[in-house]
Amino acid sequence: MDNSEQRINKLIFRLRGNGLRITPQRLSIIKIILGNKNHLSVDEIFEKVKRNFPMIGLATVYKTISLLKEMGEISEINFHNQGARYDGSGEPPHPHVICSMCNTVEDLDNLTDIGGTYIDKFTKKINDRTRYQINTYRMDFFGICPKCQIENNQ
Amino acid sequence: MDNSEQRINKLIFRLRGNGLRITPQRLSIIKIILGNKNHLSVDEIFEKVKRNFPMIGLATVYKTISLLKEMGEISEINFHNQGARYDGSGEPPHPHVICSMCNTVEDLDNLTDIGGTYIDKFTKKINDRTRYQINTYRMDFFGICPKCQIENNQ
DNA sequence: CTAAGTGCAAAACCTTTGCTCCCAT
DNA sequence: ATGGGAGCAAAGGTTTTGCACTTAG
Repeated sequence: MDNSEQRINKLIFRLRGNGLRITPQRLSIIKIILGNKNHLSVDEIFEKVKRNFPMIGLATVYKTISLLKEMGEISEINFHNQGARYDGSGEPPHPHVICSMCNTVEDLDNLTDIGGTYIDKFTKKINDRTRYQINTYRMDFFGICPKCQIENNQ
Repeated sequence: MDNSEQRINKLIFRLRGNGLRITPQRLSIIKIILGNKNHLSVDEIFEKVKRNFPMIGLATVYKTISLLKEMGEISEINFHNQGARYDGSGEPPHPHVICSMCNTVEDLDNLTDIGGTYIDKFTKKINDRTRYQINTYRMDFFGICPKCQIENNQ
């Protein structure tokens, strides 16, 4: 049983515990988002579920995403004038690198020596100085990915 | 002549240089955004311009914002399911603190000992490791501002 | 003069909502 | 059997677009 399968089982338990139902559609959406390394857009999720449930409606996808957000299972990455993307890794917030040409989103959790602990300290300092109660952050670096650099001779 | 007045004059020069015109509406929008410490929403900008130009249309505001973005004079802060806000400070990108209740956006440039140079180093490291050409970033910390904490007894 | 900009309305998106029928529990 | 969920369509909010008229240069 891999990691994501474990998470999914726990999630099913949590859902049932709250009187929520595990419909085939819902389960499919959950598996798609939690089992995916990429940061999918609503449309990409929609297209993937459609393979199993050709009749599924966008609203169902949105409702399930909403639910997963509320339960803290996924996090949202917002762009200007573009649909949101979702990170189903289940990890705490972490920096992303985003390609401005193809909109790929990559995680940066491997840079632990510069991320991780440092960001915690940073957050704490901000708490102290601004008197805000900081509870989350987003940290996204924008640029051109290697692939797009080559394709555009940059 | 204060700082923002200087910036506006330079901008007017740049615009004229590109065959673009300085209409009263455009100038008003520019002054509102560049001369404002806050991070205004499109609607706030719209309302402010209306004081001088009651007949102005939202499209004009959007078109001017678009122009200023392209010229790199302002930067955009995006939210989920909410209009964007604009930072007309003309400063390089910097971290923000955002209240999740009232959506106020505050700059964090004063925390130079933890921001500034560090972020440059961070960016450089990301360039090296990911082979991306990073050219900008966003770094936003979300939480509850002191005012909202009081108003909600938190 | 004349091309660029304005204002208006319509369109384009993304996301949410309402509602009826259906099905997981 | 019963309340939560699916699917559909309509509505909502933000941003863009098209176009005739106006105006800065």
